[in-house]
Amino acid sequence: MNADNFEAEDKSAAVGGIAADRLRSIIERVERLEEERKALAGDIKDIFTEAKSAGFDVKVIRQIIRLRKQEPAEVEEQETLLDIYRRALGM
Amino acid sequence: MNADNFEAEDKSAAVGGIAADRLRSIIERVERLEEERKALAGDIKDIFTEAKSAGFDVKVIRQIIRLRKQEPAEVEEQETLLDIYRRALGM
Amino acid sequence: MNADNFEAEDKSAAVGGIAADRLRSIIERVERLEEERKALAGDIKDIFTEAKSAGFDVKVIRQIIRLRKQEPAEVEEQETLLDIYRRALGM
Amino acid sequence: MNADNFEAEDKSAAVGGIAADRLRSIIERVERLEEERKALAGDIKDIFTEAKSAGFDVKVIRQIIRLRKQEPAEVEEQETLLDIYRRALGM
DNA sequence: CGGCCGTCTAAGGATC
DNA sequence: GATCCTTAGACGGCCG
Repeated sequence: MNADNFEAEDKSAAVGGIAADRLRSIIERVERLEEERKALAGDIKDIFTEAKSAGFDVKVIRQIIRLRKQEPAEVEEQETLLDIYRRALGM
Repeated sequence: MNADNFEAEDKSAAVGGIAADRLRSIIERVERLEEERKALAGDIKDIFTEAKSAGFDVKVIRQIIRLRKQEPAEVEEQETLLDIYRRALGM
Repeated sequence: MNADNFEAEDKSAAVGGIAADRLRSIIERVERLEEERKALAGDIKDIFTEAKSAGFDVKVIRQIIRLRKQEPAEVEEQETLLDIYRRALGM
Repeated sequence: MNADNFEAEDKSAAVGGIAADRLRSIIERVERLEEERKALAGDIKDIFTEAKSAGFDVKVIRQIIRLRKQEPAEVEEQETLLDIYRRALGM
């Protein structure tokens, strides 16, 4: 950990003066946004927990959301290919 | 499986009723949150684009962020390990 | 690494006499089996690479294998539930 | 997409021909390897059962094995990091 | 039987 | 631009 910090600071220092601040700013903004992303993931998880409590099948709900996100043509294509392979296997 | 069937029938019976609204609400809330997540991902990407324009090495920045994220986790893990070893020794 | 090995040996020694050897044996046998598992995973990956080269859609092949692994009743049930939710949403 | 369509048609044309055999072969080989993998997982489980019977703490053993596995990876990562920093510094 | 853990899949990024 | 690899998310099995 000490060694890592040393390397990081060494590096920042090497970029020189103002650029080091710029780098720090970039890193902190990204970290902040990632935290927000993580928080949203938690919210989504909560909703699924609620859904499960209400008796819904979470896996199927995920499937619905996935379908709504896809182009109908995409769905069709995958299903067609699946059929073709199934026929080839005599299933 | 008995419980599942019960829930499933419960649900189909409610189509057009309150449960359908509940299902719709769940799905739409999740989709909304996923959009926000996606937007945040876009913001992060923008910052990296900016960083690159400023002459920084994006890959290096990513690695630094990754490090800063895992350092606390490693400290945590070491403590856990210590506990584990002590318990293994019957202390 | 040195410190870790020290801890591990410390631990083994502390379990006392024969038990330490027993512990070492257990660990080594598990590690050996995990290596074999990993090797098999590599073999599977190779087959998929071959499949891709032959023009097959790997994702669909995975889907086929998944289906063959499931009980037909299971597949049916999932699809039924999907239909029910779709109707509830007017899709 | 053009390539995909081409491949898909290629495949459907071959149903009942050589490609179908090829597909079947691929699937069966993968399934066979997955069975072997599953068998090894069973063997590992047996060893842990034995360990538990001998009075060992299975969770601790798992943690030790995990540690032994990730140590080399961490060394590797440190070297990678060093390279990255050196490149970032133009060395 | 609900949460936890490990594995497996799929998407995004890096590399050539 | 295609492939490879890493990473995050989803899934199933295991344990408590």
